[in-house]
Amino acid sequence: MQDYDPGAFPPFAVTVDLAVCTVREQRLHVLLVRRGEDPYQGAWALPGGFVRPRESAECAARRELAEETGLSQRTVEHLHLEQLRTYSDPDRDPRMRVVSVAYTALLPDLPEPRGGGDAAHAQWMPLASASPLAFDHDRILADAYERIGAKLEYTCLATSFCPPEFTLGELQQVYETVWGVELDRPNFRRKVLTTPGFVEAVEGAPRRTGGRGKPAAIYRAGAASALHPPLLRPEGRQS
Amino acid sequence: MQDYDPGAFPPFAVTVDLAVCTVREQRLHVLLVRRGEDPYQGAWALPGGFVRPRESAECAARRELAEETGLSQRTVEHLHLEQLRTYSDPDRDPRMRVVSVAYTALLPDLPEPRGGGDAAHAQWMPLASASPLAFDHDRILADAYERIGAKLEYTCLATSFCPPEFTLGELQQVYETVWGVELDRPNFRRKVLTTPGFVEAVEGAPRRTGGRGKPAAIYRAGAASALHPPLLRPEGRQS
DNA sequence: CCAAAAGTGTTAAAGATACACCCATGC
DNA sequence: GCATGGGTGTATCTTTAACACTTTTGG
Repeated sequence: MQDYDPGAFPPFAVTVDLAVCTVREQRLHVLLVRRGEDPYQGAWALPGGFVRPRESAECAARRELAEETGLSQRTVEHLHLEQLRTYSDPDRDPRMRVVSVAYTALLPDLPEPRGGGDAAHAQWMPLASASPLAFDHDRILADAYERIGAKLEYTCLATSFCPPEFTLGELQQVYETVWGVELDRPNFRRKVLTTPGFVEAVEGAPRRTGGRGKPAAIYRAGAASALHPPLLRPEGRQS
Repeated sequence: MQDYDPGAFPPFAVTVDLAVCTVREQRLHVLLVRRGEDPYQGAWALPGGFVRPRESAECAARRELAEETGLSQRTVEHLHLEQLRTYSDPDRDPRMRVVSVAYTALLPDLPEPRGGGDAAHAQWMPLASASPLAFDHDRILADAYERIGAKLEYTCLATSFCPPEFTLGELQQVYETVWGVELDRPNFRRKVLTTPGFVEAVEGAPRRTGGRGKPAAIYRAGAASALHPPLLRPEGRQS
């Protein structure tokens, strides 16, 4: 910051990229858009775009998400966005120097995005079928996946993947899907219920989950954001 | 990324800021530089500077660190730098739009930085006496402190605060200083020694720590980077 | 001898794991 | 009835936490 001269620095473009994930049909999905222009025309990419002169990166992320994917204004406004990291390799965009701030968001399984404009090209894609993506988006997505898996261990983030009211079975499926392991139901249940503030019971009629089986009690996300002690995955690996 | 027009976007400046921390005299210290120019002339700030056209943010961080603080080339090259987050509030710099990528680094207690150029103004400052800093650096530093505390729980990062060879007492002091708590020595010892790859014993003569007491065995950082299971702080709080 | 810091051992509580088993529903 | 998923109980093992005690140094 010592040597300051506005004219001396070539223009950097600053963009945001979003790894928006959900759990559908027992698999982790990510929201992608198809690129309409070069470079990478026709390729799938993470939604994102340029940060405007008077907005923060997080504001830009919400705006782009609404514009490009047709998610409702309400959804986008209340969404929990987490900054993942910033990608600044000089050659990550062939056109010019672009520094991109990546964000991660977790959503419950929503209806297929529809809507006008850019949104026409947005859709959910299973993570396994997502690559190759445009630019360095494979890398960003891989980082997002790793971060999400790690965060499930020591935060209440898993409830972000669930609708406002959910069953413990649904919550457990989030863990199993993201981690790719099976968990013991009784133990999972105990763990979740004894962690203060993780979930809170919703009074009223229990709900049928699938067609079969006993109706399950329903819960809401609790007030806590961190899990103490953490819920570690069976075979512990970590960043 | 859809609507691309290089001329349509005003120039963003991209900078890096570094929260370089060490443990000295039982307190966490941060490396600061005194600003020589407006804005915030005379105020203390985190070291940092502009990213050049053909370098990544991480390269810029290492370069600026060497330039501004007089740390040796070797130190800077081998340093573990971790990206903290990116700060992009439109008004964070009064001069123009500056987006800054912040990094955190952990060092063993080194001699006071000295050296030519900008480095003349660099010095270690206890975290408690650091504020107020220039720009939004108080915020960055607070985020760095929180991140470091959290990372000690589930990574081997604490060894970065220690010299290449260290005693378990020194390692324990890192935890106690950063977390601001006292830990039970026998339990700490067991935990560290039973975590594979956290530390490895160095054969040879034990070392006197202070003047008094039994000489302590010496250890080196091990190959592991993550701690499983984690070493949780007594009163669990987390981001 | 005493103080100080390293290192060992022991015990009790808390948490994780692996099950067996019962309950309520659709078919 | 039976398959399916929800929910409860329990025995066992591992990890943590608290603390008593021994060892080796300097003064």
